[in-house]
Amino acid sequence: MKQTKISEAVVRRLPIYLQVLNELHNREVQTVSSQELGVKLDLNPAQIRKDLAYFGEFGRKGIGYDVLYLIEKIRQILKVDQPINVALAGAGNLGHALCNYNKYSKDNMKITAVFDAHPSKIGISINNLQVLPMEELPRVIVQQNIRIGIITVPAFEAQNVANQFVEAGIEGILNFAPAILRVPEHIRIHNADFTRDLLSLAYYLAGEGDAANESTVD
Amino acid sequence: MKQTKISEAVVRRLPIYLQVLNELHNREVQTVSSQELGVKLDLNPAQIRKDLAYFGEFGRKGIGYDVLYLIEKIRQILKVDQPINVALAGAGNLGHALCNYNKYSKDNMKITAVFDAHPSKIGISINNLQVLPMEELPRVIVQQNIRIGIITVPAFEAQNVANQFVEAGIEGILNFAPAILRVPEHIRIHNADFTRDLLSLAYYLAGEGDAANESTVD
DNA sequence: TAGATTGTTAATCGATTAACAATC
DNA sequence: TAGATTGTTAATCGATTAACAATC
Repeated sequence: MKQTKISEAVVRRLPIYLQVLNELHNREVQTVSSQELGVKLDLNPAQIRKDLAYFGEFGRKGIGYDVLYLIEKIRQILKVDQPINVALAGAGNLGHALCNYNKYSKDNMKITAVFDAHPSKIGISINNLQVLPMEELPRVIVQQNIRIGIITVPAFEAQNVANQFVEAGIEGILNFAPAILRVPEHIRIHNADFTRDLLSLAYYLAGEGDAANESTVD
Repeated sequence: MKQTKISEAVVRRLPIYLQVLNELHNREVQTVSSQELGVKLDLNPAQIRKDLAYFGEFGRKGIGYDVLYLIEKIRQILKVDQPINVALAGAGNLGHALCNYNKYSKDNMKITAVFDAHPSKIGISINNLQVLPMEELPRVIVQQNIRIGIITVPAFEAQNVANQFVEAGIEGILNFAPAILRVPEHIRIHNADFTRDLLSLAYYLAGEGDAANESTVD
């Protein structure tokens, strides 16, 4: 038994592997080497092999990895080989957008409930899902065995919604609001606040004094 | 002159610091210590001090950091103290959502042009911005001195749009499409594909065999 | 067999943290 | 002055990469 704690960096690469593998599968590629994956992803092949090796022996020496088999295995590792119900709070444009991904999603994660606090939103239908009032949240989370919550409400309401998710027994939160949320230790929280990506992107713009030497230190 | 190459990890923390500092400033807090920031962000205070020290001496021994001054400094480092024009390709729900952030944005990054390939989208108005056809992209990028492009088109069109952005002279891309994009080395690309966050979140769910020991190795 | 490629160990590299002199 | 907190060096920890025996 390999009880080694898997690092976050490794886990965050798994979905990327899955993405390339799916592309390869769509192009009916049967087999792929860590070398080839490395080229596609700009990653060191040794790193890819090591990442996968944390979870088992999925390749064949001299041959490479069977694409479909590896897809299956990574889906198992990520636990998306089983249905995972997801709730979404905040039926704005962003909420709408995320619900649409449902249609194209090839894995078993599905948004199965949408909540909003605003009376104007309640009852409208997004992708066959009726928007429910926040009061229904605790009941529906339990009833549908929802384990992940997505937050797409404005920043000032985000902490409040997070609390309600936690209270209702959710295990993980994907937060799109530009706010720093406090949750109990056992709750996993991933931030998807795009303003962060955008700001860090700006850093790398060439300036009069570009990123490398824009320091004010002399 | 500190020519040390700043690591990506450091740069990605800067927007987070900025976020807390803005919150503190809104609450009229004048001064903050690395200790306090560390508690708020679950980061080691030494790390925060070291991150900031890469760029200069912004604090005062025995006192801490002046909130407003540090905000200014980080904005300078990230180059968001000057206006940065951003283009967005893909006027779907996600594109709409991102345009709305414009209104609340406190920094100088602004989406100033929106493009879409679909005739049904062209000409409609989002937040006072008329959606333009893709053909206009090269001209408008140059004319408005746009340096960053956001991609919110479907995955299968994403590479094509990226190529057009690069061709038009853009320096950085924020990609929301669940696709792996190839761009020249000098172009910076940040992926904001939320399906990745969601999949890696699933890994941490407690299973029958939870994340720590779900390995198939024996 | 010869060539390719895995899984894994060891070496390297880089990032985080502890510790503390300087100083407000 | 005494207490607090920075900026920075040194120590630690962890992640990436190189190298190679095993083997298809």
